[in-house]
Amino acid sequence: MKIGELAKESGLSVHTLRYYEKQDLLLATARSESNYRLYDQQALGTARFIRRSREIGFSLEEVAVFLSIRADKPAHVCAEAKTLAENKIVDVEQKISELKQVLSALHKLSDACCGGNESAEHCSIIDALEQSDQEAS
Amino acid sequence: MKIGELAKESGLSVHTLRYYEKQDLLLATARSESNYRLYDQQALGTARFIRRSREIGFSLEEVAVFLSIRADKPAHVCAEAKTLAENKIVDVEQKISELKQVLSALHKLSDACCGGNESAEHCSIIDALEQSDQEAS
DNA sequence: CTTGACCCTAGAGTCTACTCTAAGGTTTAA
DNA sequence: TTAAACCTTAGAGTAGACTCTAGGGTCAAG
Ligand SMILES: [Zn+2]
Ligand SMILES: [Zn+2]
Ligand SMILES: [Zn+2]
Ligand SMILES: [Zn+2]
Repeated sequence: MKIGELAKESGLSVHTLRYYEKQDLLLATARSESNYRLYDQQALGTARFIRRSREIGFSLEEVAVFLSIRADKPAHVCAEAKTLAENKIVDVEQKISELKQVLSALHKLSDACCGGNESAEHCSIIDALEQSDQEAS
Repeated sequence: MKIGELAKESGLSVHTLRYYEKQDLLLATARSESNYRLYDQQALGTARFIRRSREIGFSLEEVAVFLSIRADKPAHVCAEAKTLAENKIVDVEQKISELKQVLSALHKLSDACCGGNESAEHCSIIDALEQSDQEAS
């Protein structure tokens, strides 16, 4: 199949597929006489594998590692894959906890403000942002 | 005070302060004979205001809105500030919920894998990434 | 034989918020 | 006087993952 069909089947854009090729993540199976990229079912499998890995939150760099494991499983061990996943879990948990802090700060701001159509001279949001460094811990 | 002192007092870097000036967020109060940027206490207040807003998660674009409210409070109403905060809350909640989904997907992957030093031929992580589109809902 | 839907390349642009560099001028203290 | 520690500018670089453009071939249908 040509790149357009692969795009449709895999849920990735044509541009993205070419980008992945440049990044050595997904090479075309062959080229037609007119130099069109041609892909087989295995390439479709790989494209989907990449998409799914990305959806789960892995970076392209991490996806590359998964692809190399996948390409030669006997040469790799479970620990490699699991380590990637566990590190990612730590990252994501970290990000979530940062965002939760942000969220609670935002709620404090928002709750204190009347949100009405009166002048902002008394606005507690602006006031709160003003007092730079005296947090109650 | 000069930019280096403002940087120290505000907790922002000299580079960042100049960047903010380029973005019209924080102009120097004056220039010395030798063309050095000079700042007064009010500028320090503004610098801290920006830093604090950034820490809470607002973008520079949003900070610019807060600054314009702050610069002329009588011309603005609480609703403007509160709307920004509320929209941000929605954004952050959205992001958190996405990350939670990602996290649960990662846990599923990670928990299923033995993580041992055996060949990855049976690795459930690679297998799970393989089956592109048949999620149990 | 032309139109439209494909495909190709190399390379630039996007986003956000910095961060740094090069090449210089100024101030301060020893 | 000289060295350190400041300051200036314009502009480039960084991250990550695309996304798009210009300028061109190719292919099937009517
Ligand atoms: Zn109010
Ligand atoms: Zn208010
Ligand atoms: Zn295993
Ligand atoms: Zn495994």
